[in-house]
Amino acid sequence: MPRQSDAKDRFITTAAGLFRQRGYHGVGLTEIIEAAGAPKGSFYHHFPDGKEQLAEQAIKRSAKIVLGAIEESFTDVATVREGAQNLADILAALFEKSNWQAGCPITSIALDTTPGSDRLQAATAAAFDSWAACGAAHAKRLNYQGDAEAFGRRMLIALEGAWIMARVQQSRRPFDEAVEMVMGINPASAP
Amino acid sequence: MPRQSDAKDRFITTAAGLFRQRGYHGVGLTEIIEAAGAPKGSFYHHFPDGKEQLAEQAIKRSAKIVLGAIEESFTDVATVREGAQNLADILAALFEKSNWQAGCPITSIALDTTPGSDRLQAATAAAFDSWAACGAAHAKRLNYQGDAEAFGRRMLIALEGAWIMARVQQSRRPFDEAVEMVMGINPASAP
Amino acid sequence: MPRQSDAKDRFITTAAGLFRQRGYHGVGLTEIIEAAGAPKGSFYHHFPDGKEQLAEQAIKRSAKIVLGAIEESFTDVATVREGAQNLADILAALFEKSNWQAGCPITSIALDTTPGSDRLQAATAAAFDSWAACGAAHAKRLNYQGDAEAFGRRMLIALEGAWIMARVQQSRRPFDEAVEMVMGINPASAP
Amino acid sequence: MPRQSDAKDRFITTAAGLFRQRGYHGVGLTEIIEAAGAPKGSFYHHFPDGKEQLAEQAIKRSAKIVLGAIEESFTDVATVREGAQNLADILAALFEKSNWQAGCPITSIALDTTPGSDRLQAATAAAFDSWAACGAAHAKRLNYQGDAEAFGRRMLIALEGAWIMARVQQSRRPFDEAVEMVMGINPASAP
DNA sequence: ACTAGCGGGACAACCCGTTCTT
DNA sequence: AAGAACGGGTTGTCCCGCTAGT
Repeated sequence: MPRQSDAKDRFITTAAGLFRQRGYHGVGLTEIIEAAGAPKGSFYHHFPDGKEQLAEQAIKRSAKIVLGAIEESFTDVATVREGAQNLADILAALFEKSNWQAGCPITSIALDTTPGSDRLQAATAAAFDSWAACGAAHAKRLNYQGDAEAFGRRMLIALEGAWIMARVQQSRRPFDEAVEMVMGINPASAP
Repeated sequence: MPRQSDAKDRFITTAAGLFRQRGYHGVGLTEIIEAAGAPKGSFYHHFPDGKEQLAEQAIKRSAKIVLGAIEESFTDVATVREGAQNLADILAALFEKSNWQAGCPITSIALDTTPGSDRLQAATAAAFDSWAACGAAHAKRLNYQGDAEAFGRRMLIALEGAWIMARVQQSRRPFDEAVEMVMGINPASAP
Repeated sequence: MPRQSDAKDRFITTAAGLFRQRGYHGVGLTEIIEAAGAPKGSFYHHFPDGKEQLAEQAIKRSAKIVLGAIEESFTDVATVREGAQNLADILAALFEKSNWQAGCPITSIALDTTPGSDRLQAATAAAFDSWAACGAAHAKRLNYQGDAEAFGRRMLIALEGAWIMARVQQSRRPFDEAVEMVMGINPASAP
Repeated sequence: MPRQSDAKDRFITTAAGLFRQRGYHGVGLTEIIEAAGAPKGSFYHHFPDGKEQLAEQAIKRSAKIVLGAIEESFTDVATVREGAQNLADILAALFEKSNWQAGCPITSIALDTTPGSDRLQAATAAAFDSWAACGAAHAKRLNYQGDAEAFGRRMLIALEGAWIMARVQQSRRPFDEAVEMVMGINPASAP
């Protein structure tokens, strides 16, 4: 099995962690390489397209992790609200544990590079899409009364907004308000 | 009359415009100074504390402008929904006109610098607070059925989320979905 | 009496104190102006030729002060050795009190600017000459057995060397060794 | 074979030459890099600690060269005076050939940075110590009548003083006067 | 005469992401 | 895989004019 090298993996993980704290331009390759404990010369062996490629991989990696959190949140729940609340709890807890430094791993890269890098914009869009679709699928499964796709998109909007406000206010309240907002919609009356 | 010098003003405006496109670390002072058409030596006369001070001013400037948009949106309206929709329209139109480059002028700085710079975090928090408070005041004035303060915060969360999604998807739909979400709440049933 | 302005005076004194610690190029005008507590706009009024002119004045001021110390050292003494020892004591005490920061006020400027600035080189040379001449005059007055002029020059060489070594070693011993060396010469046998 | 790269070597040599002329703060990295004919980007590869580290290396390099001159001066001589005179001749000749620009390579850095940089102060002190010790060793070997250590220190003081006076006066006479002074001591009568 | 504000451009030290060479 | 090297970039400070006003 073509398992990818440890070094490359560490690059991606480290980069994802740093980008989410200070943005794409706020973190230098040198810092990433040092933090990853990898030899400098090997970086361009693993990532011939440089920093942008690394960020792309970091986005994909982060996207998968969050997707897993969504899946987990909506597993073994009876209602959509329960799932949304679970998700908010997971994200808020992680965020708080990082001292409000580790916000949305995608947004921090996106705001620095979208538009400007087609490659990163595509990765970003794909990540968001996958999250919304996952939310939508679970909503459908749980017989959400209304447009399940729209629900997925709304949840995404609300949680992204909450991620930002939570960072600035250093508080988890925005996450709870986001859930309230998403679930406050009366599906029957939605257009 | 203590009118602020043209050069200083141009610095702030230019910086605000560039930061919102590529983030705090994505824009160099050199570029800002050149775009402002000013010599470098005069920059540190106006901003002895450097880039951070400039960003702080840019945040305050942007905060005021958005605050004006909120006020405008909620003036001469009969319902809160009307105001929220007006605001979303204004932001979406501006965003689209900039080719989806000019997102939230605060967030793009905040994600690069919060936490890490107390000064910028404080400015960011103050900006967000002023927006939420303005929304809340108008909700109260328009006899919003429910917690007006919470409404202000929810609107903020939703619009910030929309600003991000709109950028990535290059579409104004997230703004409309945000309005739907904020107004979908049945105030009577809110906790 | 055309007494010179307080501000100009403070400029010179402050500059002399800073130059002797970190050299001519190691101290910026901004720092000098701030430390002098003088208005910034007034600097080029007092010193139209800029930093170089200020340094020239600082050299002259410092030269006069040291000259006074030499005079004082050789007043009311019976032997040349006594005078040289007095002088070494004064300089060493001052140096020590400054935490070995305030070395020879002339040398620190000279090594940064000689050759390169005719103006400062001339001021430096004049300062050293005046010190040597003063020592020579006193040697003559005290019936020094040998070339009084050469004695003045030797004392200068020895003390300058001591000033450097004392700074690096943070010790007053070089001054005592310098005196020993200067006085160790058997005047009768000197060429 | 762990030969040091040419570029790094040229950096050090060039820096040593420029520092001795205009002091540590009087020479910019840009100038050094250009004069060394080296690419700008490679500087911080060789000297990750920047200018200070470069200066430290320059001090060590210069210290070794002068140490070699001392050794050479005291080799194959019959008396201490002969050695001291040889050394003075070498230093004076070099100095004159440089148009009185290249004084003591250590002092010009020391006066700009001592105290203030522990690292450079340490390097400076070590350099001076090695010179004095070398002089002392040769004095002992040549059966100097008196304290050989003190002789080494006195010679150092005298030559440092001479280096300064020679620069300002653009004359080699101070070197000869320094030798006279050092050797004028009657060892038998020294304390 | 003196001071203050505001440029003004060159340069300071330092670090960027990338490529070369082996 | 990887250390060395590469230019162009970063923020920030240099010393110095210029224009007004007191």
